[in-house]
Amino acid sequence: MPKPDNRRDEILHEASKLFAAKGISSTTVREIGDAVGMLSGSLYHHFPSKDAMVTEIINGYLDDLQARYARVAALNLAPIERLETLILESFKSVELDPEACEIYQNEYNYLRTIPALSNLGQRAKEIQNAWIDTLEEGAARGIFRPDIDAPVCYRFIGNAIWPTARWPRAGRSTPIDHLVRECTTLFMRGLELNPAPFTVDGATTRAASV
Amino acid sequence: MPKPDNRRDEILHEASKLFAAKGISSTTVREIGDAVGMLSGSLYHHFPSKDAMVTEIINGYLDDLQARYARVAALNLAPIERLETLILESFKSVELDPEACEIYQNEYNYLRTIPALSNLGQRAKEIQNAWIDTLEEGAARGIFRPDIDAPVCYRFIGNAIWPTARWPRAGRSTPIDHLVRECTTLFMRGLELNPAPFTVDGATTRAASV
DNA sequence: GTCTATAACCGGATAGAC
DNA sequence: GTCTATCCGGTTATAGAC
Repeated sequence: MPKPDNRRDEILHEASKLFAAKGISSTTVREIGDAVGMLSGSLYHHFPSKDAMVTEIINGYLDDLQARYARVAALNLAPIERLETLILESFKSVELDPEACEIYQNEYNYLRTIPALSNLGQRAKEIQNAWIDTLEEGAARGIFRPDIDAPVCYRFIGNAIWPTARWPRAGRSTPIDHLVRECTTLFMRGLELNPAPFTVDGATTRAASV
Repeated sequence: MPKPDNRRDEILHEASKLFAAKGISSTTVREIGDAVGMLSGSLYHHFPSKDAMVTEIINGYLDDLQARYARVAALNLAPIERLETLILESFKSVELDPEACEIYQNEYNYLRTIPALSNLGQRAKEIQNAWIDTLEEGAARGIFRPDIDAPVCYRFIGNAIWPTARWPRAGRSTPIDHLVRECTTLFMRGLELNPAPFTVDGATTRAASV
């Protein structure tokens, strides 16, 4: 919840910070009241329950993210550019509301139990498909390696991006363009300076056994 | 906690599953008692508090992980092999005790507040350094790209690996060697089949603006 | 080693005054 | 729109019987 301009948004903003820092169920309505300067009972004038606050925070976050992905899809970019734009927009959404992102990542299991968030699984699937479609198209067109497992690759990429919301002052101490550049280069060309030429059966691990 | 062989380990095992699935603070001692077939009061014969259970679960997990990394360090491998071995051993530790891994990832902030776990920050730093040292050595020796930001790269790699503990039946439906291979290939050579030859200033993003 | 019973407390939520 | 006062159920933890 960026830039609260009224009492209600201020409550959501403070609640976000507490939920992200301590978890939803260990944050008490009394703490939320303290943070915003009112007594817990007064919160119930603005929201019917604690879970209603959570619901608004998460819906706002997902609305923004899905709107970004819809704009990316509308550009009809080639796979490389599309993937890099998804990375960029994902980092931007993390920067816009890191607390909401963190809550979504940390407490997905709990969020699924909130009746008002029953569409969560569907929304998660839509987000996932934006990535998987791009990866699969790139592999099919010979732009990405043909041996990639698109769903698994997406999860590695997603796992890399979303938890940056937890990083100490993410996107502030480390400027967001630096993160975007590191992430993009890492996933596009990898760590090795001069990898051996790609062959279909070449993807084996060189790990030693301990 | 794999393979409980006594009542005490059984309690830890069931508690692990509940903490991982619902979070620590929303898991009640009554639920733990139910899961193990005793009343909540009886748990206190085995453990002085709920946090004491958490402490043992986390210490066991970190003991295993750090022992693995120590064995890797003792092999004195070259950067590529060392990094790939760290990846492999990390996946093995996730597979050995996914619940503990999940708790550690999900509730790091809360764990830090448990007095008996006051060394958590130090241990996290040691784990991190195993990776960063490898990345920096590889970059210095011209084996990895010279432009990598080692701490940031580590966090992307770690972020990719640890949350696999949360994946539906991680390491079961998807065999662990498949995950290791995908992860290793992804980070070593990236997604692109034929990336442009590396130049120092070439690491720019091709993302479109939405 | 487990059970019963209970202490002492804290949680979300409500009702009505101002 | 906020405060006071309170309800009630759930929470960890304890004490002592078996």
